[in-house]
Amino acid sequence: MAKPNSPITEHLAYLLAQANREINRQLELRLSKEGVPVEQWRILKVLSDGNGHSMGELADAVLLNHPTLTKMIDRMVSDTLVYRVQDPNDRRKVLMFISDRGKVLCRKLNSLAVDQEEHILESYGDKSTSELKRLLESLIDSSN
Amino acid sequence: MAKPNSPITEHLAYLLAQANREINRQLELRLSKEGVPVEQWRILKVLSDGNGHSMGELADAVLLNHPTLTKMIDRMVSDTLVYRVQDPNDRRKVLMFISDRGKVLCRKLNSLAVDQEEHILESYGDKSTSELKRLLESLIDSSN
DNA sequence: TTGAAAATATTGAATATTCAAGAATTGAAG
DNA sequence: CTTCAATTCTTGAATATTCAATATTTTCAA
Repeated sequence: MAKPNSPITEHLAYLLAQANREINRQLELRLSKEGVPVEQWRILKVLSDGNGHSMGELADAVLLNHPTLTKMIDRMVSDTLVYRVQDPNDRRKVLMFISDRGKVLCRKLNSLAVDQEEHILESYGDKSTSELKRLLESLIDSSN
Repeated sequence: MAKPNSPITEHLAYLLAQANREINRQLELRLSKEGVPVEQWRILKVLSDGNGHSMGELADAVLLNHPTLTKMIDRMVSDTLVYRVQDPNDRRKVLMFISDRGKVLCRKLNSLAVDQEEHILESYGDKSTSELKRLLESLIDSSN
């Protein structure tokens, strides 16, 4: 298995990249109805618990590195979707919160995202989907 | 399943992005020993069948869009890893070939990549790995 | 208590990617 | 045969991402 000359399509890293690209493309397409990139939806979704989340926490959760997140948050602050508050307990930190406008948008985005998941369930099957999710979670766990 | 308020970590799109990021990061780390980005390894690997591949074909195979590929190929041509030949049968097309230097590099990269796959097999298990690959292939199929 | 090291976030320059437009060639309808 | 639309690749400008350096605050050892 995974011999030096095996075609690239047999490598796990490639299959993951390919599947991710395809599913992400579909999601992008849906979210573009609201003019929002996937990363911004992730940010809103994480913040929609109403709690403050530090930039570092957020960066981990939404799979962006710090400088990229900072700049994306700048845009979202301009759009009044989120706002910054300095953490009173550790003034190095900045806590991010979702605004009311952000909440409204997040609800719309959630429904677009759920549409996609349902579409996947239809064409790919209930069983395969949950099995795939399980395996992915366990791969992520075993990689830490 | 996939209710509007489910946490982002339950979305297939997110799990795929997370797994892909992690595995890709590991692969990057290995390939950086030769100073080569993952995409260049993919390009070399596809070309290493010795046949000419058009830019469009390549772009599909290595998951890059056309302008990005063109610029990456420019760099690889400078490094004499690959070279361009105009397709005599359809002069709109450019056929890409791997050079001898490219072949040598590709062999080294293959072995680094195989190291990674073996490392995954160890920590994640033989059975899970092949099952995950199967499911990913079938997800990709069902998305077309 | 002080001072050095670590943690956190941002900035600016360098780099890479994408979008829209362009150039060249082919295909195909009239 | 000619012309117009489609295909293929590249280019340049706009945009986004990353790397390295900076500023601020906290931690902790001496």
